[in-house]
Amino acid sequence: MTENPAVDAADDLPEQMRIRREKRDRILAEGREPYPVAFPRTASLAQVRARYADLPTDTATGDRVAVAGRVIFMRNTGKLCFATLRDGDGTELQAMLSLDRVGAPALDSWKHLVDLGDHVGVTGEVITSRRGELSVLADEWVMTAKALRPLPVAHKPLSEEARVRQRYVDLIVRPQARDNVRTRATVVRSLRDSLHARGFVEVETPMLQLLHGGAAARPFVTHSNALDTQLYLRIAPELFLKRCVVGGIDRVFEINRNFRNEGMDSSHSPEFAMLETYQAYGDYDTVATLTRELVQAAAAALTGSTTVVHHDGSEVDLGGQWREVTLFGVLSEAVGDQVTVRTPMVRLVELADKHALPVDPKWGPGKLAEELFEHLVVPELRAPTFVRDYPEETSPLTRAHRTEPGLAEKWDLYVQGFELGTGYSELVDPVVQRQRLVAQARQAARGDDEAMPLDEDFLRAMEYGMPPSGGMGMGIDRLLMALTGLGIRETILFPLVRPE
RNA sequence: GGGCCGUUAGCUCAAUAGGCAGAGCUGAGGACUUUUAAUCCUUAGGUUCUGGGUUCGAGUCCCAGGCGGCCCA
Repeated sequence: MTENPAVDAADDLPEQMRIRREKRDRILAEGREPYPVAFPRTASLAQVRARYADLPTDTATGDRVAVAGRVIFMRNTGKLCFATLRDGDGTELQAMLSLDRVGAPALDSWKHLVDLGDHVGVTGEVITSRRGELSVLADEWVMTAKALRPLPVAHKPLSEEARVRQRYVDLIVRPQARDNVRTRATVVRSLRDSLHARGFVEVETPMLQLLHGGAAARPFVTHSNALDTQLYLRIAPELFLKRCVVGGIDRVFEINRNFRNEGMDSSHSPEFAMLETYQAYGDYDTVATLTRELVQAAAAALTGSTTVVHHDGSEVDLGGQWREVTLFGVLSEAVGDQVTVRTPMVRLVELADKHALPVDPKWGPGKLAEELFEHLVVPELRAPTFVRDYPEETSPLTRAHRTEPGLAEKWDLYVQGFELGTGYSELVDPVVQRQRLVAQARQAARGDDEAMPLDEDFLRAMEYGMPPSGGMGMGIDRLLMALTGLGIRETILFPLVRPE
């Protein structure tokens, strides 16, 4: 072999990357390490900031520390150099290197080897500068990790595509991106805390499934070599969580990923995190209360109150009781005429035409009423609103309404014009359940690829007896959007993107 | 799936009517011992997303495709 591909590739690098590689080589040539195994810090940047919070301008403490961080700002003058270091927690602290302290060789190598983005360790005295900036005045410095790629300019926003494709760069340069990661963690922890406090048990159910069910959605398909069989990535955990309730885990929840092989846009991601929970001897009212309390506690975990501040500065109050309406009630208001679950199809089609809503001939009256509701009412639902009592036709796994024939005990929760969660009084009669699922399977056989195949094992479980229960599902990404006003691609750290 | 817009230096963007591809920041060399998006001097850096076409000449016009965004379904 006469060619070395690595060397050829290096020759083709943009100038700035080539120069950074040369600096790395120079560090090695000088007998030092561009990537040392350790740097013995004596304090984090935050600890130094905390300990010397009130140090007056132009003060020398005599205290020596060893600190480390990424260089995010540099200013080199002839005999005095400044650099701002940043820690993983976002704390920044200035390092100063002066000729009389570090000597000419160390100052010179600092100026010629350190770039924006490098990780460095600095040992020296804690002081404040003449401008009052808390600083470490170095006695010595070392490279702790040489960055081979230049950072984007700090003062121009990175393009949205670059943010998503190279989230690690986004995290380095944009404080908001770092905050978003912690915000999500805070919310998810709050959900778990709230559920644990109420006696719910967290479980993990299969993501690889022989049959997909629990929702109407197109699944991702994969293959098991060991079983030589087709598998589906789950579209919902529902059928397994209900098996848990059958087995006696009376209060159960799961926070995990679902996968739906459908469109991607500003509010839909093919993989999305979801909280789903079931409560024996609950119903759609008890899980509505639970949902409100979970969301309000999550808001409080972020802000200390039920008022959240959105990305754009607007405030949204999620406190108090939430508005409750019925689906046909708000739909009647919107069309200016009484509409019920018994309103005939021809009348609904008239209304659809009047409001320029295209009608799919496969839809029944229940589905059409729901579409009218989504078209006419949903965009107006800004404040948190439970929309209750959906047509039985579109809710095959939901218990029939206890007093209103043709309706099911289901609610959808809407916030700021999008669906945040859904709750049910669960259907637990295995005979009715089988009828509904068989009807669904027939639809699947007719080519409706959103319909569910028949899950005999699930029906067998139900035949052992599931107590009356309430169930609820809430999108975690959607919850983050409601609490922060961010787009879905900001709430998900690494959203799916087309290959470069 | 359809329509529109975008794609140019490491990053963010310009480029008149088709006529030498530019700026700021970043980088390199130099000056400066208190900088905070410093200042000053010098300077490097390009497959203009890809592939075809028109033209004496294409970042610019035409065709096809990739990727992204917005709107619609």
